[in-house]
Amino acid sequence: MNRNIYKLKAEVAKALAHESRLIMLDALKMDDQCVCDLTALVGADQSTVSKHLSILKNAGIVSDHKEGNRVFYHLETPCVLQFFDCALEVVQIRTQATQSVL
Amino acid sequence: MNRNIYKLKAEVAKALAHESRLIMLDALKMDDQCVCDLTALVGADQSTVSKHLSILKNAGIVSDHKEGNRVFYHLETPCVLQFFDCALEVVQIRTQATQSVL
DNA sequence: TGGCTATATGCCTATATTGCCATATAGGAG
DNA sequence: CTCCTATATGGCAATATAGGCATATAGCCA
Repeated sequence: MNRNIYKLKAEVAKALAHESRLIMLDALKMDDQCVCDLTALVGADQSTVSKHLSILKNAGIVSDHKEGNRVFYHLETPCVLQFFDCALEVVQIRTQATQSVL
Repeated sequence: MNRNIYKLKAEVAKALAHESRLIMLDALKMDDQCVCDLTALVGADQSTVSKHLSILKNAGIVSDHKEGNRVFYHLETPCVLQFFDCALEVVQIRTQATQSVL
């Protein structure tokens, strides 16, 4: 059992563990987006969004490239989108379990 | 865009965002495991492992049942295992990117 | 009942994450 | 060069997470 690989995978999960970052990844599913558009999308401070994006970039999930004075982010590993479906499944099962208790 | 669903999904990601919890989920892939075995596996304090398990349980990823004086945990949503593969892919791409810089 | 094992929880401290503000940096337009 | 827009970073305060110790709870066995 290689502990280090678990730690690295946990870092990827950590990068996904924020509402704003998931919103941005969902938007990047279709097309590359500039920071300005993503900022408007999540509705937080521009500096906050920039930090979220650097977290995704450091995790290896997105990459960036400049176009003029704007920076566009690109979804580098679309497989993370599979997680969205699984997370939905988890949430739905949890909801059912909660309701059965009531 | 439903913000709440992103928040719920982020909670699932957060539950996955720890080395010890990933190790335990990997072990639960094959069979249900008692807290005692999982404690030995991750090598942390029993109370720490118990807390990690309650995080996975609250997220809806695992369930538990008693057998005698032991509590066994069960992987309720095996789809989270797909995340392992994707995380590995992300890590590998990140490693390649790092190496190309050197 | 008493003692042993297994598990969960409260408490505390250390560390990490988040978010905004202020500011630095860079590119484009005039 | 100057101004404006776009983005990144440093700093700070608030909050969340993690981990161990002590302890409570529960089941089993004698």
